[in-house]
Amino acid sequence: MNDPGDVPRQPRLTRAEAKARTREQLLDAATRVFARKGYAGASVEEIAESAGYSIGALYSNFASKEQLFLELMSARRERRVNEVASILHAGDPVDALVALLDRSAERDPDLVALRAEFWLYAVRNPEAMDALTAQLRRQVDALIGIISAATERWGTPPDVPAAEVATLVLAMFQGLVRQRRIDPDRVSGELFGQGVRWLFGGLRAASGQQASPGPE
Amino acid sequence: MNDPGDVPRQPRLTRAEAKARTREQLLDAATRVFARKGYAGASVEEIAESAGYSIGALYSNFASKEQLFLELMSARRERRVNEVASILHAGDPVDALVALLDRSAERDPDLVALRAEFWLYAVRNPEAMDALTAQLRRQVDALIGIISAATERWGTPPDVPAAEVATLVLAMFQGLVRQRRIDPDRVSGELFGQGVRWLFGGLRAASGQQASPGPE
DNA sequence: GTCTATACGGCGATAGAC
DNA sequence: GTCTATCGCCGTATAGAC
Repeated sequence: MNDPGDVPRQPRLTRAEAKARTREQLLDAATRVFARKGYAGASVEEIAESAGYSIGALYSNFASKEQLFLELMSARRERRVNEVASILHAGDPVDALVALLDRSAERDPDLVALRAEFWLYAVRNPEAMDALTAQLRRQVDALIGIISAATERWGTPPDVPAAEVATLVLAMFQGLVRQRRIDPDRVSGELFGQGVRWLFGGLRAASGQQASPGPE
Repeated sequence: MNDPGDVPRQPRLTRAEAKARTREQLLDAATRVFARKGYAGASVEEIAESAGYSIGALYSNFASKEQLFLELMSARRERRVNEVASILHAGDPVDALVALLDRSAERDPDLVALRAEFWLYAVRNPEAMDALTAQLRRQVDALIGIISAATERWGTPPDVPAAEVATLVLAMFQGLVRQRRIDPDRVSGELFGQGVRWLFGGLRAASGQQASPGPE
């Protein structure tokens, strides 16, 4: 009726879809290059080439190197979560906690470097700090949920502020991840679990209650 | 006898001393600039100017920007330590521990950024990792001394490996320092002390021994 | 020993062809 | 929408004057 000739009615990708796909590929490439070279050390040329495009394509999708970096750092946060519920149904809550954080660290080895890079960027460019604060709070909130569920099941009374415990657990984890890159032999894979167990043990003791020690 | 005329016998600074002084000033300036701009983002021009010298003076004292950075990172580690003994004579060992680490973090706000910068550099340039490993081990060893002294006095039996505890304490501290830059309101100054106390409490509980709970 | 001047390359960003 | 070509700037590092 409305389209004579051999023009395909449904191209595989519309122009908008093609552009969105290019954007995604550029973001993926930028993730790798920024992680490997750092924000200042990375060049837009290497990012574009690594994605299989030209510099012009990059600038047609992002206003500047800085905006590409910022978009990347706020886009990536959406990628995980929601495996929390399933992991909690397992046995030892501490094991579940360890597994959760370990998984997020191992999923992409570059992610730790990228996080350090963004921390430095935000420290030096305070206008970007809000985004990082939001990410941290999201992480801590997720841990609060897990930890309060775990302590409830475990018998630790709820008079210990879960937010503080979550902050401590996250700090310990992040510190260990960085130390492991420096001295792998002295940071065993089980040390984090050990630390969490000790911390929770101290929690129960401080609460003046002798609950069941839980499985171990 | 050996020097006629008006040549000063003892110039305030010999040439070697003057050069050493210039080196020190350049290293100090480099510390500030690298911390503020990052390794890749810092320029040798800004470093030289910040020290009150020219680019030529910088290259007369250091072979390259990279060598300046590496020398800086291995030179700075010598600057503290040796206040450990005095601090241990105080009352609560945990308070002493907290004070020790807090002091090293507050002495120079730039130091935390510089550490992150060096961590990233070493991750990306493995030939520099050895220096970082040595620094970390030094830190952990110092903590082992303090912690074993504290636990002995406190009644925790020595069957818990002090190295693991020291690693955990340091990880928790470093994680909290970084989190505090992101969200100061949720990382109080006392949280680290609280965490250490909980951790030690769990240690005592895990040792199957009910020692005196210590002061608090 | 330090400074000034400069060589040389690489970078971010833009313009115009297709 | 993407590519090629290029502009303009700033970077590291060097050479030679003083």
